[in-house]
Formats: sequence, C-alpha cells, structure tokens
Amino acid sequence: MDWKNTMTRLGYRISEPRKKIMEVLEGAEVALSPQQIHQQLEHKGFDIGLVSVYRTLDLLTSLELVTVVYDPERNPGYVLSSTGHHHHIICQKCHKAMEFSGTDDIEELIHRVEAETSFQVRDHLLQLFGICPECLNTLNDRGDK
Amino acid sequence: MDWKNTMTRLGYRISEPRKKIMEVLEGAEVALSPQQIHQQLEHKGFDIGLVSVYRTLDLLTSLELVTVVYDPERNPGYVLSSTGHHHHIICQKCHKAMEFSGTDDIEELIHRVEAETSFQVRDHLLQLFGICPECLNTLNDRGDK
DNA sequence: ATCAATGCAAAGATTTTGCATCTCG
DNA sequence: CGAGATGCAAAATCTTTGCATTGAT
Repeated sequence: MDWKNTMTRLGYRISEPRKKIMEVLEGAEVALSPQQIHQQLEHKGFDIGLVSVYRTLDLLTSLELVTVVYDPERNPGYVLSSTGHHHHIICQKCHKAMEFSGTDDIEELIHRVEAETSFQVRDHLLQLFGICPECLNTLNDRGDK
Repeated sequence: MDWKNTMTRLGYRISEPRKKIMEVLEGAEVALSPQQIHQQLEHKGFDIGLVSVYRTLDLLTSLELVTVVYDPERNPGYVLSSTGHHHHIICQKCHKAMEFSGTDDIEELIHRVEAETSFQVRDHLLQLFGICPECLNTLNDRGDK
C-alpha cells in the first residue's frame, strides 16, 4: 500500500506493470531474480516485458522499496524492504529470505570500525546464511548431511 | 606464500597463470572483477586467458583463499581473504575494500537471530560501505558533497 | 608419463540501450 | 494533452562449456 504513496509523492506513476511486479514481490517467500519475477508474471497470465522488470526493480531499489540480496550460490535476488535496513537471513537450501531486525550490536561495531579504519561509514549490508526450519526438517527426514 | 601450501596440499598445481593472478590480487588495493584482473595482467605483459581468470577465481574462492565482495553499484569483486571470515568495508567512491576483524558482536547477533527465526546459521556476510580517509580528503578539497 | 590446467572458440545467460508507441495523471 | 513508462529488437556484457594442447609434478 505504502509504496504507491512513495512513488506518487516522488512523481513516479503507478502503472499496471509496476503494480503486478509489486504483487509478485509481496507474495514472495523467497528473494527473486528478475527472470523469476518475469516467469511468475507469465504464469499469472500477465505479458510484461523482462525489460520492464529490470527497469522497475532498478527504480524500486533506488527508492529503497526493494532490497537486493546477494547469495554466493545464486543470482542476485530482490525482496521487499520493509524496515528500510538491509538485514537478511537466507536459506542455503531453498533460498528463502527473511528480514530480521535490531541494529543495536551492529551500530556498535560500526563505530569501532570507523575508529579503526578512519572510514566514514554510510551504509551496511548484513546477511546471514543458514538453513531454515522447514529445510532442517527435510534434511533430517531424508538423512541428508 | 601460504596459498601455495594450501593448494599443493589439496592436490592443485601451482601454474604460471595462477601465480600471476595471485600477484595481482596481492598487489590490489581494491576488490577486482575478473575483467579488471585480466586487464592488469595484459598491462603487465602476461597473456593469460580471461577464462583462466574465471576458473582460478572460482577455485580460490572455493578454497576460501579469496573472498567475493558485493558492491551494489558495481560488479562483484574479488579480494584476498586473509582472516578467513567475510567482513569488509568498501569505499563508495574508489571501491577500495579493506577487511576488518572482530566477530564478537556479530556472534551475539547470530545467536539472537537463531533463537528468533529457528534458522541454523552457517555463514554470514557483513559489508560496510562508506568513504575511505583518502576519498574524504578529496571530497573536502573539491567541496563535493 | 600422466593427469590437471590452459586457451580458444563458441554457446549461454544476463543486462542495457534506442526508439516508436502507449498510458497515467 | 504531455511527460513518463512500456515493449520490442538489437547490442553489449559477462560467464560457462567442450575439446585439443600444454605443462606441472
């Protein structure tokens, strides 16, 4: 709901393709690549160009409505950024991405690093990788590692 | 020096291309993309295929001798991983990447997130972005933002 | 001598750009 | 209506793969 306000306020239009793309992201459990989003749109019967997906994601990312998630074993993925800050935990099996909150400890660390390196810290990216509860069950069931 | 031991121990060969690529990484202030590494090799007069750069980086990364650094405004970059854990701070102007140490605060955070999400955390990626001391000077000199 | 590593060429995949057309506001 | 957004096709990048040759151990 809120992304529409943000975009209108900044002079961007609420077009059909943009609405559909946001719907996909809102319904996503997992961080999606541009191609995956495009495929989901097709499956839903919406004929939206891959190019528009790229352009929309770029825009949404620059407005910080969407966050990029990096997964070493995968293509970059996009998820809604609800909090506005980039903390994600990603399942190494199903690639589900969840946000987590609480910047306290990190702020502390940032101050320490600023003191040690003389950098002026402006942003940060913290991602944890692991196995989500569901996948843990699967692994146990099948006796995988 | 040490990477040679690691590779030999694991049965990989110390070839000329690999030596040259490591030299570039060892001399780098900045996280380099495969293409950049390839270019530097050319400038130094070494005629090493881009393909080998890719393959070498993949190998080095899998052995954790090299770490991938993600920079939203740039292609993925590769840097030597001295500590073995993935904490980097990257300059948003010159893209220099430095490592920083100290996992204490993060471990704490990880435990909290494990408790909250029921994920089993296996790895993490923390990158800070900011402006390095040198670039801060430049910005001040020129009155940039 | 042997098997891994390289290099080339070619295929695949991903992302970007130009331009005419459409559409939201 | 008019600026902004879309879509297509095509180009530009980036990465991967197969295979013959070379080279490290």
